Amino acid sequence: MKRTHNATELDVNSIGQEVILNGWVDTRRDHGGLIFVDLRDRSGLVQVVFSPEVDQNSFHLAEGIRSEYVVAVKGEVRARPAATENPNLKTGKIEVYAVSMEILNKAKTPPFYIEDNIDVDESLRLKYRYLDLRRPEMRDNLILRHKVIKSMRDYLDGQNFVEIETPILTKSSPEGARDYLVPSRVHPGEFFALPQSPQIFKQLLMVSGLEKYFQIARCFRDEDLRADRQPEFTQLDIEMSFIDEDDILQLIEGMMVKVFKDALARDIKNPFPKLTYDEAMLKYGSDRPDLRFDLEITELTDLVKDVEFKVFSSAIAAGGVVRGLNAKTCGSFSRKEIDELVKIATDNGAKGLAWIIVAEDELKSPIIKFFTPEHTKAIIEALEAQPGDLLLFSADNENVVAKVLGILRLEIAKRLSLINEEELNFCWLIDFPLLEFDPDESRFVAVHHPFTSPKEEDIELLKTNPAKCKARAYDLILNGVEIGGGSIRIHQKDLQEKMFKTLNLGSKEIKDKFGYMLDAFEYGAPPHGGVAFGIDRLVMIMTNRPSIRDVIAFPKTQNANCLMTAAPSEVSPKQLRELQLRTRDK
RNA sequence: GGAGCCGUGGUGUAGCGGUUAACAUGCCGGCCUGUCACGCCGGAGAUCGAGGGUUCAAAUCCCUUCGGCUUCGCCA
Repeated sequence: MKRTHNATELDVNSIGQEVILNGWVDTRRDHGGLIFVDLRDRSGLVQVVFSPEVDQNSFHLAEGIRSEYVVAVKGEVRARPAATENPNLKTGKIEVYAVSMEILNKAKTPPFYIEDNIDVDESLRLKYRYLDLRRPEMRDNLILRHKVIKSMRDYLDGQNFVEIETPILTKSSPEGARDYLVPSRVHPGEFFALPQSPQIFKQLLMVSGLEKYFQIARCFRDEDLRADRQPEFTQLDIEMSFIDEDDILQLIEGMMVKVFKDALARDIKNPFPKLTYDEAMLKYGSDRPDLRFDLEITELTDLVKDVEFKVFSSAIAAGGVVRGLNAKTCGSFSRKEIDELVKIATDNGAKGLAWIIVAEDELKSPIIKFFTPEHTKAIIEALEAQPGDLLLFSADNENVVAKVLGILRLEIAKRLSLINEEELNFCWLIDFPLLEFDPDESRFVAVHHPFTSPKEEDIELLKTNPAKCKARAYDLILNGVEIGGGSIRIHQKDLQEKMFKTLNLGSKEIKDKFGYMLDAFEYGAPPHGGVAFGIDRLVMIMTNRPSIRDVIAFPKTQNANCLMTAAPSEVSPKQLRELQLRTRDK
């Protein structure tokens, strides 16, 4: 009995037709003389009625079926009797009267309910992921993901891009995340690395003259996991030649408009606003600011540089800054709530958190006694404080202050429910620094990656003041999540070599690790640039999920295990021998 | 590597030194011809994540360990 229809294809227009459905028993309601079964397939549910008056055989079979049995049902579509329609069901106006049924397979009772909004330990869902994915919301997440990717492919194909695959077995590179390594059997003692991104390959495709490349690329990074980080994840990887920043930004905005239209039927406005890195760090304390709410951070350094309060003055004397955040209406916070904010601050690297409650006719604060009335007045004015507000202050080096107040800004927004979950707020972050100093390695490291071009006018700074050098890089931020980023690349050998040297890579290492790229740049490398999107994160936002695990079919746990397959696992001595590998005793 | 939360019938919870380990749901059986969270009656199902300790007595207190989640570090 092969299906003639999907469950939800049936509606009042199908009344009178004989149809065959294939699917799973969702629920069965046995009334003794009449049995109702909700039949589920990928499309949804339809009610099947088993009546002995219609068919004795299938009625008796239906007495024995259970949840998740796989069945084929032939039956007649009828209108439901008056007052028995179910408005909650897409097919609620009709039902199928079974004239015959075949049980295609039995099923054990599943370990959790096959329905939306279940509350079970995630480890159970991951162990039985194939059952978890039967749940409509998970199925819909995967279908939405498919639509997003298809929309991207269609868009880029329409813009004359060529989809090209690059190697999964590739070369380990020194910069960036920890590599996943694959031992080479043919070359004992040598290893491939799985790509952290197809970065160099896509640039070389530009040297090859492909001009417009994209790929739905799996990337691998052996770092610790988070709700939005898996060791393998999927990027939409794009690279183009003979373009500048604006070409890419426009291309991507057009793509986002199409993707949201195709996948969610939502219209988004463009152009997206642009924010410089410096401005974002100052006002929002983050390089991925959530702009769905205001709560801007205020610079107070000049204003408070000669106050008596040691915490402020010594931070400033040490080259740091003092900034404030007006948590509007939070003056009613209890001491406990304020202490929680202080803990968040210290957990994120602050030494403490100063605060002032602005009451109707007084200021409550442990620090106010250190301020002159003039200072107090100036602070109140700078933060536009009103009675009922809570003012938070952080004093430290610039990075710590920005981070701490940025996190508190998000925390306050959460507590005050300032975030409209329906909103889609895109912005571009531009003018990133090219490099930052890594005190652990006591050298500069690339903020984006070492192939990012410095701004033309800043190239000289590479020698004199690398920290001040800006990059031709841009990130796309959606609701406070970095969903994509890219840059105009270096395409000249000399500049690329200079960049590597600024990163303190030795000549030999440069030659060993990147020699092939530098060689390529000597054979007519066009100016080029590109961008990459985190598809998992984008789909996570589109589906309103708290974790990318919910939009990946078979994700890993926080321990980087697959609970379903029990990977990773030991391998046989034979396999190790062939690879000339020996594991150390535990 | 650090911090926090969680772990009790299949599932979700309650119990927090002495209980016959409770409740809901699911499961099994019976009844039921208009349900859709079907209803009613009955039943089975737990060595309380694992190991050790304290105690006359441990699901409950302590230690260790395992697993899941969140997070800091890490993630060009």
